[in-house]
Amino acid sequence: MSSPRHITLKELAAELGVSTASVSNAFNRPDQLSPKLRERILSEARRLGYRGPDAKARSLRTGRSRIIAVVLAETLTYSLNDAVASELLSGIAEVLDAHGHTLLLLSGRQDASRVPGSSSIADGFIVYGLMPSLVLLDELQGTGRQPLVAVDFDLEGQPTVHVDDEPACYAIARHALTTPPRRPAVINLRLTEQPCNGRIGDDQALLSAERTITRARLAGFQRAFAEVGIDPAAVPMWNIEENTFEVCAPVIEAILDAPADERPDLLLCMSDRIALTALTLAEQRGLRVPEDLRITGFDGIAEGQYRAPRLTTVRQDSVEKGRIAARMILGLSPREDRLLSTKLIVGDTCP
Amino acid sequence: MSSPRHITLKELAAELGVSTASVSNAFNRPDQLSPKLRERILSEARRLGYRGPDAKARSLRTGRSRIIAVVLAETLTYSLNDAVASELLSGIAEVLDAHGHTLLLLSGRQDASRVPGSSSIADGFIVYGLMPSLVLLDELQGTGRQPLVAVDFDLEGQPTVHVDDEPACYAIARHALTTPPRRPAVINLRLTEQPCNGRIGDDQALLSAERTITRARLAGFQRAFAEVGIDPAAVPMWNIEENTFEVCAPVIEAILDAPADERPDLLLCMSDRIALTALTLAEQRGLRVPEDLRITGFDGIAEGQYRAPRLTTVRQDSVEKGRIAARMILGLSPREDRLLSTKLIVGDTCP
DNA sequence: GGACGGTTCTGTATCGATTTAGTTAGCCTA
DNA sequence: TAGGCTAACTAAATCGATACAGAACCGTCC
Repeated sequence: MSSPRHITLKELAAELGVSTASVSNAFNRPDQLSPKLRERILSEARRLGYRGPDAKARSLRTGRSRIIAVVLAETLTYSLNDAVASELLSGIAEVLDAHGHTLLLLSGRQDASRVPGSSSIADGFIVYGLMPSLVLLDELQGTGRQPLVAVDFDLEGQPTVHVDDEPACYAIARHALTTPPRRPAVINLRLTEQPCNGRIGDDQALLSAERTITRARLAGFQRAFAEVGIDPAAVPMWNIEENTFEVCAPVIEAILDAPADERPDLLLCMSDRIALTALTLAEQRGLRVPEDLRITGFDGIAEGQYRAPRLTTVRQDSVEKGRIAARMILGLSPREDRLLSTKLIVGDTCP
Repeated sequence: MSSPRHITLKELAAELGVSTASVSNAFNRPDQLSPKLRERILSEARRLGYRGPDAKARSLRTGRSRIIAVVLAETLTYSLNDAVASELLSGIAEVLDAHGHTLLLLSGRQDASRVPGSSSIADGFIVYGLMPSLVLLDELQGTGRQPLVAVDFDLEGQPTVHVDDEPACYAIARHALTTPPRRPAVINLRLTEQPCNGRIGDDQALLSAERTITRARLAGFQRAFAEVGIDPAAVPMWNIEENTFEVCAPVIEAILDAPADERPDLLLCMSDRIALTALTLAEQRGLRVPEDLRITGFDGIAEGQYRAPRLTTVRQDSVEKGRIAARMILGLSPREDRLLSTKLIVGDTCP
């Protein structure tokens, strides 16, 4: 099949003997020309296989592409398999879709120079999670041309969408501590400055407080411990670098395989993924949950609620977070910080 | 802070007293100018806050955007929460990332006119699953300008990436039928012409065979039934429209809540999501799996393997499917049909 | 009949880069 | 010293549209 060669708006105009302006208007502003001419143009376009104005040229000329970029702190592969990130993306996609925009996925892990470069094409950026390269953030902010919204971390001078991590973690810890644990433990998610999967020793530096939600979550736990008379510093802590079964499993196995008199009987986990991994591995070892081991999570992902026993956790509405960020970036709602509230879900793993 | 006004390559060139060509070359072809001049240009660019060539203009001029669009048959919200689609996207993202491309997400559910229009910006399309609107497909193919790869369905004249659905389903059904079931049943995924969640009656039209993988899967099951002397037409079938817990649950509840002497003792499900929903609901009802009810799935998603009992299923490597499609679209491997093989996973739900 | 207002249509500058063909400068060689 | 080559740089056309200012047309009203 001989491809009928690519036709442009200009050629179509020439073919019809009208100006390019009219052809453009036929596609973009029906009110600017007579219905008769418009119909003639559109039908000739169909006949010649002209698909409408070229998006590349249009976006150059108008300055807008109807593309919003989401920059994810982790690799795309990781993010796409993470329930929380997926929910966020769902919420974003829902709003963008409804307003005729599309979604460009970028990872903060890729070559920092590429992100701002290759994507000055986007009309705006939603940045999710603290980027490993702060340079990248500077670049993104520096352009100053496209709006930017931060999700789940603070970014000077830009609006942020978060949840109330500290109070939420305080609340779930308080709930868990109403039954005094003999040996509580905390499993953090990306708390340390240097990557670490395992026990957090005294020698490990923690991330600076203002840059991450992890610190806020831990602070909530610790406030609750202090309040019931447990020295927060005495509670053993572990760290997980990546919120996946594969990474969590060995750490949790090490915890559960400790002698019974050293094994924790309460695990406060910073994500449902961690908590569910703990639950699965505990069950495999014949430990009874919650009798032998109580477990709490964070996030409220579906997987934890549609199983037995149901996970005790804090529900954060990541879909809504995405919707809000998307509306802000589209200018449908004011660009200002938003703090969403969370909800304690008392399931079966820590009644 | 007074935004220092947006600067262009041309202005930068004027500022430096060199030609725009040299500035362009400084960014794109270091070998075309002296290191000295290049350094002068780059440092001046830094000083003035010039972030490199504008992506919109560059893509117009060069005709390439380094963006690959993935068109998903379902809504983005749905696809992002579906483990199989997410895996596919992971594989695609992995390859695109490695080759400096980015990923634009489009849904075949949105206004058909918008997809080809708003995204003639993409350098290529990966289309996943049969679009509800065939018009859209025609449009996409019609452009003829950008390459297109189909995943999980056949598209005339375009390369396709699939798995061997029929043999795979034949194999798992044969495995399941080695223990003769008293009352086998099949739960299909999107098999009917008209949307339907529930029992498939004789009155319902099935999708035409060449347009969907569902028919191939069913054919595999049926071949196995026939081979062991069970009349395929006598096996009750249900249909599920959307691969989510929420949609599956009521259908499966209806199946499980039937009187014990009518309740199936073997469920062949067309996805792991369906199978896992059945498993959860069966457990809630105190049914023993596999003693009272045997269940098989399809896909091999992680969730089915990291739980007890482990799901008996067919593993298809969706990540690899994504990688292959992405390589094809980037021209890294030949544009030709690819059939991936699957693997029977004998878990605990149907030993 | 001419001024006026409104609609419809056109000519052309412009968006911000890339790229080809061509110029200039500098060096080597015979 | 002229001729030839290469390296370094530039001028200008081009990618495919949009949008402004203005031209042409048409009917109306005084």
